[in-house]
Amino acid sequence: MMSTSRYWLFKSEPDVFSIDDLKSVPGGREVWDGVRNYQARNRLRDDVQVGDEVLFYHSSAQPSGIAGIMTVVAAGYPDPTQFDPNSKYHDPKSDLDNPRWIAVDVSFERKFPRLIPLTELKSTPGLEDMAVVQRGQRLSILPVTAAEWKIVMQLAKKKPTAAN
DNA sequence: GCCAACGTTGGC
DNA sequence: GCCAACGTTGGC
Repeated sequence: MMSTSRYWLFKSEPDVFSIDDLKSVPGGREVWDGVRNYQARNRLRDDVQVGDEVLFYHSSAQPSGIAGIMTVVAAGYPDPTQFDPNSKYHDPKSDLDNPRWIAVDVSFERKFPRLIPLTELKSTPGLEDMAVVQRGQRLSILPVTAAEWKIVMQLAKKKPTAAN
């Protein structure tokens, strides 16, 4: 069985698509498309399952960090944007009969009362090995362990401090 | 804007 | 298959 994590972290630049954008979509449900890295694609194709829970991470933001939670509501299927010439994710080398890129559907769960900044994740005991804090980790689809998930849920409840 | 850390491409 | 050049991600 390829099945691994039940928890994930998906990155998105909030200038492009933020957790507030997801929340305001009718039904709170959206296609998670535009993933154009083979390792990340493989995870979407092979490992991400309906019902998996996902941390919504804001990247290239001030500050970057975890903004809330969404749920996977459709497992991997061909990313429609790869065949759309008007999409910035269009891939002319992808073949309809053998699609190269994969999307999943996600549903808004909740927004945290505060954003948990990357700096805080890095300094939190128990998150030392979390994929998103690793140096040079650039994949937009990252696994999260059950233990890490639990710690992040605790952090989400904490009051913001001056450091945030 | 800088730059580290990749990933991809293409010449050979 | 090697590897240099180039492109991208993303924190700072």
